[in-house]
Formats: sequence, C-alpha cells, structure tokens
Amino acid sequence: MNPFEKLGLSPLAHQQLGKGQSLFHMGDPIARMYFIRQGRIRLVRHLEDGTPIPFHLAAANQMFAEASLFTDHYHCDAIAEEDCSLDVYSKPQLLAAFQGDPKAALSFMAHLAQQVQALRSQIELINIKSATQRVFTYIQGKVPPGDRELTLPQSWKSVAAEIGLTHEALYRALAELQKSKRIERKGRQVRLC
Amino acid sequence: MNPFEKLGLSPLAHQQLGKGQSLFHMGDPIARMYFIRQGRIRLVRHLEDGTPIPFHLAAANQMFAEASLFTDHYHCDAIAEEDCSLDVYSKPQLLAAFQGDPKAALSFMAHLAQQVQALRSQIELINIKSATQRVFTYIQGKVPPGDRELTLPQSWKSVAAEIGLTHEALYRALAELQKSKRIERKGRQVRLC
DNA sequence: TCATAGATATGATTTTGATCATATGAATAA
DNA sequence: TTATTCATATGATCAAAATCATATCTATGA
Repeated sequence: MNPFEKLGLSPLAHQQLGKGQSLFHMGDPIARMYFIRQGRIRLVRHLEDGTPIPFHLAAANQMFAEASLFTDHYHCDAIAEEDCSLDVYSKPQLLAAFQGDPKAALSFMAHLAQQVQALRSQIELINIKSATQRVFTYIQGKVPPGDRELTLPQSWKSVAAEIGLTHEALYRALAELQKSKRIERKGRQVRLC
Repeated sequence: MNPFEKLGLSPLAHQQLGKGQSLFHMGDPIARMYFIRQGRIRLVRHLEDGTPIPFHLAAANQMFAEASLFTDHYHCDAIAEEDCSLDVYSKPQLLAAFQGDPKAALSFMAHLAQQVQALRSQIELINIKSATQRVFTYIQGKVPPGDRELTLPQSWKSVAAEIGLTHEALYRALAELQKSKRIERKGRQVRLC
C-alpha cells in the first residue's frame, strides 16, 4: 500500500518506462504525481551551457518529486535509469483530498515527517567513516527496540549501496564484526552480541 | 522566520539548554515541539543493556523530531551537544492549526516536502566518492539556476562537515578545482568556469 | 594594543576503502 | 538437467582520503 492509496486515492493509470526514456522535462506543467513500483528514476538539472547535474536517484517504492506538489512546473528532467513501472495519480485530486480532509492531510504529513526522519538517520550513517562502524551502526538502527535480532528483508548487496559502500567492503565489515564478536550472523539473519 | 511562525503560531516560551543537559527522555509524553535557534541536539536510542545508539544530530535552524508530531511518547533521548537556545511550541496548538486550516497544513507539508528533497540531494552528494567531484557538484547545486556565481553563507569548514569530508580534503579539492580551471574563487565567493 | 580562537591552507605519512580478480553457492530459466 | 545469473565471499593491489603536523590570516574580546 503506497502513501497515495492510504489517502483513499486510486491511480489514474499505470505507466511503463523503458531504460533511458524520460518521464518529464524541465518546464513541463505538473499535473500528475508518480509512485515508483519498479525501477529507478534519475532527476537531472542542467547548467545553462547544457552540463547535466544529476541530483537525485529515486528508487522503487518511493513517490518522488514530492516537492513538485507545491510548484506548477518541473525544475528538472526525469529519466528512467532502468526499466520502470509507475502508478500515476492526479495532482489536483491529491491537493483536493488534502483541502477537504484534514485527516488525509495529516496522514500525508506524517508520511513526509517519517521520510525526513529516515533520511536524516541515513545521512548520519553515511557520514561514519569506518566501514565496520558504519555497518554496525546500520544493524543497530535496524534491530527492533528492545530486541537483539534482525532478519534483513533485502540483500546485503543492496544494503551496501544504501549505506554508501561497495559490496566487498560490506562483506569485509561483516566478517570483522563477527571476528570481534560484535555480531553473530547466518545469511541475512543477524544478532547483536 | 521558522516554519512554525509561518503558520502564524507564537512560541509558548524560549528555553536555554546547557551542554550535556537533556531535553526529554524516552517514554516522556510529547506535549511540545521545538525549533533550534542555536546549538545542536543529539537524539539517542538505547539497547536494553544500556548501550547508547546516537542516530541523529539536529542542527541550528531546524525543528527536530518532526515525526514526534504524530506519536504520543518519545522513543529516544535528546541531549544538548553544546549550549542550545530553543523556541518552544504547543503540539496541540500545532495540530489544531492543521485541523482547522487546510492552508496551514499544506504550508507545513510544503516545508516537509522541501526538506525531503534537500535531504535526498545531500545523500546523493555524499555518495560521490571523489572529494573533488563531490565539492564541484556541491557548488554546482548551490549556484542559483541560470547563474554562475555564489557567495557561501557559511564557512568552508562547515561545508566540509555537511558533505562528509574533513576540512583538509575540502581545501585540497578547492585547490584542485582552481588548478584545473573548473572554478575561480576568492574566499567564500565562487564562480564556475 | 595584545591575546586567543577559529578559519584557511598545505605538506608528510598512514590507513582504509575502491578496484580488480576469482571462487562458491543459490535461485531461476532454458 | 544444465546453463545462467546474482548474491555471497575473500585475496591482492592501488588510489585517495584521513590523520597529524604546522603556519598564516582574521575576527573577537580583554
């Protein structure tokens, strides 16, 4: 269930996007909002001499360009980094839902607030220099409060990308954490010691 | 003007906090929201054996624990990293403002959406491995669209922290960018070439 | 005025993560 | 079944940033 569905909205349409295809261009009017079911979409700005500046890579299970809800025209280009599958929603419908239903507005606000929190944690994490400490802190943050165990819902490889390490560095960090008895591990199941 | 003032709310009070003092503890009921005028506040969770896990450092000119707007009790401790000055707001007042005034809700939502966007950009930036490229991309992102010049509102040293570099690495990156004629610079004033 | 703290700046050395290479196991498709 | 792909895993080498050491400049306050 994506955040739009939580508001009781249904998608206007589903859209497929091949790798390299663009979803919108700078200056286009904003009439729709998207939720990424599959794939990744890169947002790119351009200097006036044409130099491209990629500034965001939106992943699956995210809505993206949230800020575009509050402006009329896109200020960047969106290009599919790989094959994508999107849910399409109407922006006016969405805003109307917020106007008419404070509960809906608060629910969406909560979603955004939670995003802010998660992103801040991620930044704090990425700023830890030591790969070993970074991985350890990541695991600690993922373990449910009051618990010591965790089963990863994703591959370690994708964790590596998420926390800004190569997968080699990640596996070495895991090995080091096991050697120093800070974690026990069996596949994607981890336990703090 | 902080985001609460934009909603037409006035602070209930101002609060000073000495370094090391705590603002709230895990389990405390949430009745107030804070905006940091000065200083930094660290949010810390604890494992059941007491091991502290710092997971967020909130800086000046931020509200923080936004997600706490939507829960009743704190799930972490907040401790002043240095001397702090805070504006205090009433949580019920804030929620009431949203309930009664969809415009206010949308305005706050816009603030959160903008935060999400900014934080995502920051993550993308920090994930650039090369210090030189990272600094260059940072500068490009800060230059106003359609312009080539920029005067930093802060010290380069604090920029280094923001983008996850030591200040030495940052100064070397700047020197390299000047040597390769990608920027010109005089103090905190920069120009893309 | 002088002292002090902090930002700016650069050199030398060390550490560490990236990169490249390679191997194994598990899942999936042909 | 076999082939193929991808996650997992580890070793060797290299490049680059961290660290440590200094020095200058600037702002601030005593």
